Amino acid sequence: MLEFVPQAYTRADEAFDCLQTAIVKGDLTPGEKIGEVELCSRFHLTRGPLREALGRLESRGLLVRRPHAGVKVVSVSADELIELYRIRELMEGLAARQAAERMTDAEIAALRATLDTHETMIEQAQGQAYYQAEGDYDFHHRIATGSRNTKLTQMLLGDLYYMVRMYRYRLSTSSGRPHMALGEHRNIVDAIANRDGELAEFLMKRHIHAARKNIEQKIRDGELTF
Amino acid sequence: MLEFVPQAYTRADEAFDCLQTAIVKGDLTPGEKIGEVELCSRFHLTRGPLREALGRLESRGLLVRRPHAGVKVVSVSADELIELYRIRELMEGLAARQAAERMTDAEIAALRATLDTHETMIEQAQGQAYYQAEGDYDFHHRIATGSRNTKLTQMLLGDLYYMVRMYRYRLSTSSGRPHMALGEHRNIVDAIANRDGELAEFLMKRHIHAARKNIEQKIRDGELTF
DNA sequence: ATCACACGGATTGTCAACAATCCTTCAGTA
DNA sequence: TACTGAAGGATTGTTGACAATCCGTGTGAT
Repeated sequence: MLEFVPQAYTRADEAFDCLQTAIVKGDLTPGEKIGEVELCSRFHLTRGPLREALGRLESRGLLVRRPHAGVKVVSVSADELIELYRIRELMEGLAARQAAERMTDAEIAALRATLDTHETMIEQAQGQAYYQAEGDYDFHHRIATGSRNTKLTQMLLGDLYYMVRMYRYRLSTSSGRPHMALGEHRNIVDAIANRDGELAEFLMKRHIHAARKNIEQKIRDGELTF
Repeated sequence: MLEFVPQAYTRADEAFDCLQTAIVKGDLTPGEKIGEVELCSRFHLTRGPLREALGRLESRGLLVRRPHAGVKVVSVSADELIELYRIRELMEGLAARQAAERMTDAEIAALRATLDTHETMIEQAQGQAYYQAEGDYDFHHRIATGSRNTKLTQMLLGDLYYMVRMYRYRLSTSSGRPHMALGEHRNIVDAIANRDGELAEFLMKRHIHAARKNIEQKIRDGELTF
């Protein structure tokens, strides 16, 4: 029956999720030195599972750890954000190409459905924040998994997206171009539906390239502060 | 005076390194279920640090872990190896471009020096194995760090290279084209030295593309078994 | 004979105390 | 007054024991 099993959720997993969302949402500010005991009391955990979670988060680059000195959330810079988008441009381009070759029709239909949801969200004005925060993430998430490329999916979902979401919360960047982004998304889905991998890759790369240019402009205008 | 400090090596780090090299070198065969206590006695560790290391290795994709069931080394497939090279092609291309823009002259000189070392190794025939095993890794390693792109470096050194090295040991693949690879390496360094990022990217992508084609051919010929 | 279920052993997950290391503070001296 | 050094406190790293969960075996019923 292929039912989704919650897969024995351990305390360490819980700790990992808690810390991750806390970092992403900015509850833990970058550079802030944080003690293990404080984290324990804050999230109602014990130090064992917490330390295991810290290890995982460190190897994912969300926090840095100096032996016997403590842990702190990674400090972020404008340059690193730009570099991140350069990487995204390449990897998501590849993901789009392979998704066009490998996604099932059902997955493509589901992808279209999410875009419809986004559209109504945007039309209802209040949706802009939602769109930028989670809707866009959902779209890219589906394409990444649709690529059937294990390592690529792992890197996008496990590394890059958390970073991107962290920056988004930090910079409170409603990137300001939801309508345009939605149109670009639709074109990408069309290319995937037509099984045109080359075009899908091109459009995806241009999509992320545009997003990067948008951010660079905002940085120059001083709209984004770090 | 900017001295390199060995940075307080903890037991968990030790465990991480031990396990990592064991996995990479094939001492731990893929799919093999491994108990924590056995690992402890084998590497003279206690379970605490070991578990922390296991967590890190899991999030890097070198092993999989099912709660209460145990850990096992990732099983590798031919397809996944190919996918890995697709990703490398893009990311190392970017690394080469940025390295051309940002490497210091001293770093470039050092890069050339390593190539000279490789050449003498190859000429002394016995060096083929060395070249493929570590020399090639060294070359790509230097370019990755030379890119000054934090996340890119992190992903290449922390994820992809370990995977590639693991496959190499597993498949005992002296990719069989050391001379050709050395020539390609020299061309890449020349492009970097000329600060021609575009060319460096092109050459690096072609270099890795060729390596992938070489592997695909061997798989077709049945020279590589999984 | 095959399947279902339960029990026991073994393994993993968790906890709290102990040891090792670092950072801060506070003298003391130039 | 500024700097060096050491001692104390606090925090992290580690350990071994305890609890929770899973896998294999064996028994019973269909």
